[in-house]
Amino acid sequence: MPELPEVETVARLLRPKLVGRVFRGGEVLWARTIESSGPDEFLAALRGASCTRVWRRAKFVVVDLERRGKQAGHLVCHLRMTGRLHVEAPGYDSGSHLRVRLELDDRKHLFFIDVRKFGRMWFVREQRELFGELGPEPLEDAFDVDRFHAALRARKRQLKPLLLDQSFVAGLGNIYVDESLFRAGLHPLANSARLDRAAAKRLHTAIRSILSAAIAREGSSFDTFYRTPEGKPGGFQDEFQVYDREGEPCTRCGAAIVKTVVGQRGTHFCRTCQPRALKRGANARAARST
DNA sequence: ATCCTATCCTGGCTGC
DNA sequence: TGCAGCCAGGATAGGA
Repeated sequence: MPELPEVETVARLLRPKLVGRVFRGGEVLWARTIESSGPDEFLAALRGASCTRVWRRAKFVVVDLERRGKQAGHLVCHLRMTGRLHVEAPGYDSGSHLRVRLELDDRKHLFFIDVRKFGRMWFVREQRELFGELGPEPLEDAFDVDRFHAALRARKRQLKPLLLDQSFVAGLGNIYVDESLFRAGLHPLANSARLDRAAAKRLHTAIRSILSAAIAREGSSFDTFYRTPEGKPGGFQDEFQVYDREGEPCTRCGAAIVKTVVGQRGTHFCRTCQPRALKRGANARAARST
């Protein structure tokens, strides 16, 4: 599913096709795709605006817009599970799941295709209308070990749901959380407040190295959904150590990878390499109370 | 504060 | 073979 590496790939590949282009119009085929307003108002806000920058924040693709040299808001898109963005000629066969089509001034169109209709698009004047609640970008310098450790200690949550929480850290999804926890040797249900600095550092390193490696491979494609804007699958699924590997041997110890449900999400891990944290806190409390 | 459940959707899979 | 039912997933709302 599109998580940070996939969205980063989409933004990078769309960039040369959109920067400098002007939106001429278009059509919305599934109205609920547009979250910021009605479809007509959305299309009107884009018409005549030119694209100055294509980038990513969390799992959002962001297109900065300009009119007569002045900032004119942002086109924002979240792919959710099955969304795809393609810039193609008008005759492009977009299949039966086309939700939005935006016409560009070079005779090409930006197609938003989304099988499950969960993807969303917005036109916003200011970024903070959408991004105000988001946590730090895990690949930026501001995401450092000490702040991460402090943030983990400030909460008392299971690691997996906490890492999926976009207000805690932005851009991680189910795949990269499972892979990061495995790489760090941490159990998905471990309590964030009990992580010592060494564990926090392992997790921090794991998150950053996995995201970087996945971006280098243009993301992960393990089903028919995620494709780059060039129509190609990513390559990082070949490097999965736990995700989608239920019953297969752990690459580190050989034990079978197990799949459970944590926070309503399918969760893959190795019982040997990611042991449940020792309940030292519980034992200490028990000792004090006697 | 944290956790849990339902909701949004469809295609693909399982089981009868 | 046909078909009902379940499942996947990101995000969020509302209740426990």
